[in-house]
Amino acid sequence: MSESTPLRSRYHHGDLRQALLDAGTGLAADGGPDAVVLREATRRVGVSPNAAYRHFADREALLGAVSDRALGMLAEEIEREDGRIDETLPVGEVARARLRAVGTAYVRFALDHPALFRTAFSVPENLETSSAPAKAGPGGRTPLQLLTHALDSMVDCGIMPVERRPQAEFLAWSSVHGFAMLSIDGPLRAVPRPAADAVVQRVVDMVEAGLTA
Amino acid sequence: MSESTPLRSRYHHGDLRQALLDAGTGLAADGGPDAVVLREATRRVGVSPNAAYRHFADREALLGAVSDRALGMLAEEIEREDGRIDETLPVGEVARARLRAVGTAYVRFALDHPALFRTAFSVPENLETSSAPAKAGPGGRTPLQLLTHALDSMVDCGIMPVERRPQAEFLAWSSVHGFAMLSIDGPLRAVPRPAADAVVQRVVDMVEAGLTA
DNA sequence: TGTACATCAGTGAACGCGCGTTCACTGATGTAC
DNA sequence: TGTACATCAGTGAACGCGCGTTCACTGATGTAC
Repeated sequence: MSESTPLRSRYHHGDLRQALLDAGTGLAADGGPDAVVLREATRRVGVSPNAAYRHFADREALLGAVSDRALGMLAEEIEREDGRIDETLPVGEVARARLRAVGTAYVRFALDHPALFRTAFSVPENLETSSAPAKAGPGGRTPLQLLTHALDSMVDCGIMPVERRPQAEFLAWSSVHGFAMLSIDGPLRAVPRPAADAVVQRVVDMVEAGLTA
Repeated sequence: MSESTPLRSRYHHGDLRQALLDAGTGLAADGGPDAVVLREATRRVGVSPNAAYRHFADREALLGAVSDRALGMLAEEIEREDGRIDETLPVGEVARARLRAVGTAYVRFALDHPALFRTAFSVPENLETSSAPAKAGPGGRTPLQLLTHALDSMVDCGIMPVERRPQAEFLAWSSVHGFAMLSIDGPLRAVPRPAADAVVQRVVDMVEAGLTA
């Protein structure tokens, strides 16, 4: 912000790509996808606007990278929740908990970081790109892959009938994603957090019931 | 488009507000909320840019009106599906069919008019504004009110336990809304229509099972 | 160890764009008498 | 039925804005010899 303190001393930045990505992520966290403005990102890093073109083809490429990173952060939130599961429980319980962890962490991330969540889903995707490594968390899995893993383990331990497995990702994902969307910008926007958390549990219950026998 | 044919002969337009709303809706249908550009709407109507300010406070007001209308169109789609229900069936079956009609028509509208659907949900809402008359279809009900009605009739005829009724709107809505979102811009984007329709049915099945006993 | 030079990463100035919005204005309309 | 006039609905020209992007350029770096 202050022009008196240069943000950078050396002529060469060192890792400008990463710095622009950080700045872009900050912009997205404050104002969503539209706030990811190339010039503003360079300004924050203390570099001339066109320097960005050494590292990103254009504004869209920067936004894409920010979106990927937001999905990675979402994956990280899920991984964290997943890590809290007591693995000594019966396998069936662990599998159930895994599914619930995905749903709970997903919505929590959306409510905690609404603009970032919106940015994560502002770039059109498809099934292949949803598994791209750039969208993974520290554990190396994307949100979709974490969900797939949870469902697979439900089938493995026998609490989910095999014939329901195909496309089950989208039944689960739809419910949780929709709830997040309605809570962020939709009619549930003004609902206080504890009430929202309670409804999330019911959404997850419904999904679990719908997928198990 | 062609400048040789004036879109309007009289100095006074007659119903410029309506005309701008029509034009804005056309823009939204093609390009989503960002495409609702005030100048372009006036251009299409054949009027000077500032004429719009007689009828809308600013660009945001126009977008809000377009969004309301899109929700009204969504309501209309639901009403239409609702009208196809065979009322001579047992009340329980009618109630079930009503809920399914809401979900099916909701997603169909989203898939048929993705940009319009996106526009409908681009303006932040809350529970009160979701029942505003401007968002209603020809039948006078907003999408939320139609859903509420369906759920109420499920309770009335006894197929849904009263204790599950509170907040049930959001369980149902979340699933269907999420599916629509994932199908439009998300990972399900490339899924062919028949496959998508099949998954919608399973989403609706899941919701129905989750709400009934 | 020193130096020439190719390569890479940045700068500075400028561009066109199309938007939303405001200003002071004029043409059309309808109502009072 | 005719006319004066207030009111409403449009016009025309202009504004500033900040963006993304391109151009020709220079400073720093590292490698070959």
